[in-house]
Amino acid sequence: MRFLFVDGKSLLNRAFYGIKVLTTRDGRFTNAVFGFLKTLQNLRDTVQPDGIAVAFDVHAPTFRHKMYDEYKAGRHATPQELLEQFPVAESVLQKMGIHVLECAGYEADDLLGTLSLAAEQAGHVVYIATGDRDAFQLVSEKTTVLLSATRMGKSETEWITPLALEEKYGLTPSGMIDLKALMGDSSDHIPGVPGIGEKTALSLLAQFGDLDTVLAHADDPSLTAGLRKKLTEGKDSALLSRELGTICREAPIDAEPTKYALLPVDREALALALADLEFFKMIKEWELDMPAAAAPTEQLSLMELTETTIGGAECFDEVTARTTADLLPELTDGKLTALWFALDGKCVKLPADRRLAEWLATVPVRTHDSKTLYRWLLEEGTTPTRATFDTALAAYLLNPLSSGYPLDRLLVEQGVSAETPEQQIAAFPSLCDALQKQLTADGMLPLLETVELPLALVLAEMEHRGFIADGDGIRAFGEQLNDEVETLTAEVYELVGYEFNLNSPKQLGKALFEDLELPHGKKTKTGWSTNADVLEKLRHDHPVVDKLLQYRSLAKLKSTYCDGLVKQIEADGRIHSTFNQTETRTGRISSSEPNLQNIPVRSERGREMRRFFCAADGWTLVDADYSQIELRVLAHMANDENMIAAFNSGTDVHRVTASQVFGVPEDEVTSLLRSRAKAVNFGIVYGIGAHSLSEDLGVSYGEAKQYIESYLATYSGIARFMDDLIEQAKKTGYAITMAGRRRPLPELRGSNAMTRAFGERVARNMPIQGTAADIIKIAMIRVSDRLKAEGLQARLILQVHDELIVEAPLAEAEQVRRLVEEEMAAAATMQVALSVDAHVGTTWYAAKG
DNA sequence: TGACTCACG
DNA sequence: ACGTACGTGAGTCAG
Repeated sequence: MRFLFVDGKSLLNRAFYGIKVLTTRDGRFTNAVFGFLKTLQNLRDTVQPDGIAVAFDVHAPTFRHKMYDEYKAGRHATPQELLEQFPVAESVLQKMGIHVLECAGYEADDLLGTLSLAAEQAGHVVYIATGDRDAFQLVSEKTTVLLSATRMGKSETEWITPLALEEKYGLTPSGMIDLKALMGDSSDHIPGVPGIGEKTALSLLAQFGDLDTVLAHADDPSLTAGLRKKLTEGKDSALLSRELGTICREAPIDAEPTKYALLPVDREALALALADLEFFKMIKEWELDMPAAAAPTEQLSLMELTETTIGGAECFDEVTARTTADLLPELTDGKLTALWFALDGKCVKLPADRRLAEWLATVPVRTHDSKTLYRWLLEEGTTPTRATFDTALAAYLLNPLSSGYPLDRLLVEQGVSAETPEQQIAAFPSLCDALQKQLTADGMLPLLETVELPLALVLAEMEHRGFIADGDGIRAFGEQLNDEVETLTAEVYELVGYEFNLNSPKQLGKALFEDLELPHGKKTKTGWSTNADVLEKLRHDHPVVDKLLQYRSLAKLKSTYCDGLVKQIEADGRIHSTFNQTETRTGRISSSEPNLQNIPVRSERGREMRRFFCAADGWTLVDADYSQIELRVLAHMANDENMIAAFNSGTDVHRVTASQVFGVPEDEVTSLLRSRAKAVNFGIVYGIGAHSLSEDLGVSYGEAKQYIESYLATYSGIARFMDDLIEQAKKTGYAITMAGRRRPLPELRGSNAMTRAFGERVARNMPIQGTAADIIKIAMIRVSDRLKAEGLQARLILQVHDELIVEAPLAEAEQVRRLVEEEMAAAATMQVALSVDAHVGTTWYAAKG
């Protein structure tokens, strides 16, 4: 028979650190269990064991002391997020018919050693799965160690046989014990011989064979004097270490292997447990029945499919006889090629042709990812009607933290496994109903209906229209940059003394900090940091630093903006960026392929890029941006009298802040004081810390701390508001905007102080950033609607978080400018008015004011 | 693929 | 004792 003995703690540990955070909707951590079960399943598939036992350490009463010892020894104490997953894993294992084994006073290793020895002696084949190299000593002709690692969410297994040990270390299994006895293992409190590391230990064992022989030859003349001394003095320590490092093989457990034969799986309880953990995909993979009761909502009722029809005139007539539709697009190579319709009792597939588009554009539909449908309708030259439901948008609102919202995943989360379009169509109507119900329960249905659904059409129109880019101009600019980049590269090589890859932080770090011996910056992770902050401080230490900073900025302009953008210009001379509506955790939209939301502006040289973004002949651009929208939102939400008054006084808000925080009359606020006040205003929105503020301002930590205290004393409403936000987030588990948009905050329950601090900063920032995002989304819809209502040709083409850009015929320019200003300002009514600046110009550069 | 760097709000 | 602002996307290197 074949047996698989598993070190549960070790594998859970590996999974925990190898898989990104994963929590259930109600905030329980599940990533370790998930990775563990995946690994275990892999192992079962490859090993095909007749029996399995998973061993765990027992946390004896001395547990707390052990934790403390680990802490003192510089070892990670096992975090709460992992600890809470152990009992969960054990409970799932039991339902899988797998034996769980624990024995007070013995570690998992000892149980594995005992079991494997007994099984070997009974003539069985043994596999030991662990993430820990300590188990190598258990390897024998009959026992293979499967060393498991979890990397990038995937589990990998290395097979350790006596031959593999010989090849890898040149050692026998018992040699592994001797190795550890010599080199020690700080994480296991095994001292080894002080001064001897892995290299020396291996060479000693290679020379003498085993520990006893090594120690017997402690005086061997072939060894250096230092080594002889270490060995002589460390002899007792080595012998003790060998004892400590030897896995016990006679733990007081029932070691009869046949007792660990697989038990029948309790399929129902297992499915229930997995559903509770929200491992819906796993339920499917393991071919279990989806438990109806355990799904987040009641089981979706599936449309009963009597037939599936593809194409055909009759079908077309049947579909278009209706006044509404539930439909799913079929994409081939990103192109919409067909549409699947849900008709009661029937599933109909129609090719995506012009006739269908013309009908579809007239009816309100429910679909998944309405923007894709709109894009197609626009390309067909029709004017789409707004969808009444969009499952992707709904799912995004319900949980903006997901990595994506593919339909099959949404269905699986609702307890339905649907792979074919027919199956998905059958479940789609009730998926809409279920999500709508959840949104209603969370108070977000109005947000979906009045903001996200209409916005999707606006975004589709923006993508469809695109932004004209002057390709020739960009290429010429790129050539110019290229010359300068080459010159700078040569100058850097000259100053450093040799050539290397300037784009490699690693090589650059070596050049600067090793070869030029510049005071190596402060930050390190995989090496020395060479970022702009660090280089800025070294500017006066060596002339090469300045060249490097110039190189960096120009190389960035060249590669990301010139080369990158030119590639994206389409045949119509325009760039059609994608606006992602389900991407950010705060409710903002993002832009990609290319990202038009990070076109340079802060440096003059970079700002030049904006000259290449222009309006068509006879047209112009209207660029309007909110001034300090986030700070205004904060003032309103916090109901802070002073901040509200500061804005309503009409004077520059940073100046007023400086005056109040630093206690000087407004007309005596220097530009230095103003810029400090501005930094604090920004910092407050981000969930400030004194350390970062001091870095930002170049003042001492104490001074920065004082600024913050003084600020919060001046604006006590803001101080109170921030405290409330955190308290509220802790209570409810999420942060929320004025429009009711939510962001779950599992970080607040983390055991790590830094994680929690991060959660608190997010709890303070998200409602502000998210409310500003809500407002500009509303503004976009209002602007778009009104342009159409007034019969104007002008259309929105870009949004950059607090800025809207409209392309308008020259004749409409002034009317549009006023219209955009009005609608943006009217998008929200607060105690602080929204202030909008709008300008007209034929290029983005010119229109930016 | 992740780490680093840097562009924007 | 440690390492920080919040939110994005793209290009590059290195394993």
